[in-house]
Amino acid sequence: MTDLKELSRRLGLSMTTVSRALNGYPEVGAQTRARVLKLARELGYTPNALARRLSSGRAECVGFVLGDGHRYFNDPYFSELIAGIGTALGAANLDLVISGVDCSGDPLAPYRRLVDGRRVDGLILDRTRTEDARVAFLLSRGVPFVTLGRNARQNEHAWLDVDGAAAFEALTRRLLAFGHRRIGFLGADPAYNFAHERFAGYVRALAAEGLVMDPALRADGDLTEPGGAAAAALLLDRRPMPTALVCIDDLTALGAMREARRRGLAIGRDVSITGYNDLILAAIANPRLTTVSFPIRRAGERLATLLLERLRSDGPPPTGELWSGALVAGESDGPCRDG
Amino acid sequence: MTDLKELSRRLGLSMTTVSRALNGYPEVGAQTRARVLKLARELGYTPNALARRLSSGRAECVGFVLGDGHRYFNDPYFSELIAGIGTALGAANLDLVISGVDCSGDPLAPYRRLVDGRRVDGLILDRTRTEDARVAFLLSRGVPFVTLGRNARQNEHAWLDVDGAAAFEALTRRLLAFGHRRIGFLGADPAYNFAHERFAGYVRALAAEGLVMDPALRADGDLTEPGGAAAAALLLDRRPMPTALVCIDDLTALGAMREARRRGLAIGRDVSITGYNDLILAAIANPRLTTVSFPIRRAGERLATLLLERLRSDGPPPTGELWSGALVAGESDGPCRDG
DNA sequence: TTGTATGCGTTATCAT
DNA sequence: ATGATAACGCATACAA
Repeated sequence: MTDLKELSRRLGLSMTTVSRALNGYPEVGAQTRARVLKLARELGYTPNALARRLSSGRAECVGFVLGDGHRYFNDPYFSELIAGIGTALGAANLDLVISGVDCSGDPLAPYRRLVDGRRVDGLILDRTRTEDARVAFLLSRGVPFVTLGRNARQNEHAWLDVDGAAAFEALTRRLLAFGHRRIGFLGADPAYNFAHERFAGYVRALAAEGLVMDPALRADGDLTEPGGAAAAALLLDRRPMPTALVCIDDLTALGAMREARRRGLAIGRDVSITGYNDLILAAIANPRLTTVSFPIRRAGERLATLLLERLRSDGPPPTGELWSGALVAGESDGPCRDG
Repeated sequence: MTDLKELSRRLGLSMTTVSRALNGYPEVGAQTRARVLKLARELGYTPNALARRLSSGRAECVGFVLGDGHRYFNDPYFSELIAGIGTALGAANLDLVISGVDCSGDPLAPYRRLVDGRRVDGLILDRTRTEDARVAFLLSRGVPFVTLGRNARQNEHAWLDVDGAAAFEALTRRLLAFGHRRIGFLGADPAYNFAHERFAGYVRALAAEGLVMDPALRADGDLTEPGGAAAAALLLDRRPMPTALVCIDDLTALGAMREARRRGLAIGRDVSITGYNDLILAAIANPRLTTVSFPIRRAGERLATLLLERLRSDGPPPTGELWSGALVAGESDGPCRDG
């Protein structure tokens, strides 16, 4: 393989000059640069990324750690996110490094590996918890990172989030307008900031109508379809039965739909169900799911862009960005038919 | 950050010995090793992966290129695959590098970048075409790789595949046993080897029953839900209408279900529909989709393992592995109710 | 069992 | 505008 040394030897130039010509430094003479570029192309020269990385001290990689548990990956939204991130990073000639979870029991282990081994220049975090150990770790290490989702220390780093509280307030208001009064909440571990936010939006909408949240009408799933079905089973056993279920995400909602159907309940008539987050699943569902969508792929691209900014400049302080979701009406909810 | 030099200085040992102790070389004395390991732990020493990579000439990374077009990523099976690969690689301390498609128009560009830049030690290819330019390129470069899916040159590399022909033969036989005689095929670009294989299985089952494939009953989608709906629309316009549709995958089948439903056809009664590949989607579908599943996550792990073997040894020649899918009966198909 | 010396292929510093 | 030379941090062939 042809390297800088061979290139410079053939050209009768120093490696320094060749390197500068290749990397577009301004002080190189025009015809010198032309000669260098020509030969480099002819010989099919490609710089050795490993050497460049060691020399420059930059890994040219961004890390993303796969979430805990298998279930996570069942969510199609993950692939969209990755695709968006990968696209934007590729344009900057950065690679995306996906690290699996560690089985050692220490949830921070993959982050330590990535950061301490200098395998990545920065990271993208997903599904932040309100108190997020990863955030604390990365802040302590001074590593650039961006999160999808807010957390208690969000003012110390760049983040992007969708306003889940507003979205769930809108969904709940829609159900209230349909006449529902016993509206269940199918949530997730409230340690997740998004779960907390969405619940807050639901409570807010109820409060605006003078209703108080009934703790018996809340059940938390695990963000999977079976988890949604199980949590729905709990709530549908309550008497009087809730006439509507607001679900933390679409996968959960699909599970709830399955459980409702199993009980012979007509979805959108006997019980209303809403989801969140995933246009694909919602569109595929039968009946089509009322949900809130946002451009997850573009969010991935934006996250990568935000991180690139952190990597490049040491300029302005990091900022947060709150996007709005769009309520997409389906046929999974409708007027309350209950006394 | 503490590096090998500092470690050796503090210990009064050479960098060589420290390195050897850390990397488990047998010639290091027991108490020497203990001292080294102890201090390394105390100081939180982590080797600089960038330096190790340059020095060893190994990138410690495996590459995976995101497929062309957005649609690809809508398929949840992708996330499962990645999760499986990532898990197995992580155990070997290798990173998974995800590279986005290049917009330059050259489909090989991302592969060139990864390989020529020595960014990866090996690659995993997905969705091979019968004549696959990526395979030809990697073979010419002598880079270790594994494919999910077979191709014309499969005897020259390691691969893993699911027997799509057998699976589609089984699905089609099931429909034939239900009394269906006009069975449509919702396919995909036959340049994909899997599309070709699955179609062959379908034809084989028909032939075994003395039927010949009617070209008017084949339409190719693009492996998306809308693509499936569009292709289904074509076939459902045929007269006499096919009474069953064998679909290339579950996403396509879901699209076909939507189109059938739109026309007022009862799925599983007026028209039978089968899918392939994705347990999650099939289970979510209403009615539940008859499909063929295989453990995609385990396939990812196995692919990684196969690649690791290629990376380590220069021993036995690469082999192929053909897995069988499992037919999962749902309610999306049933007895033919037509003449 | 331990140490010395060199190489890995670039980028960066400092001259010229 | 160009070049000589020194890092970058580790691995390893060769010596002792």
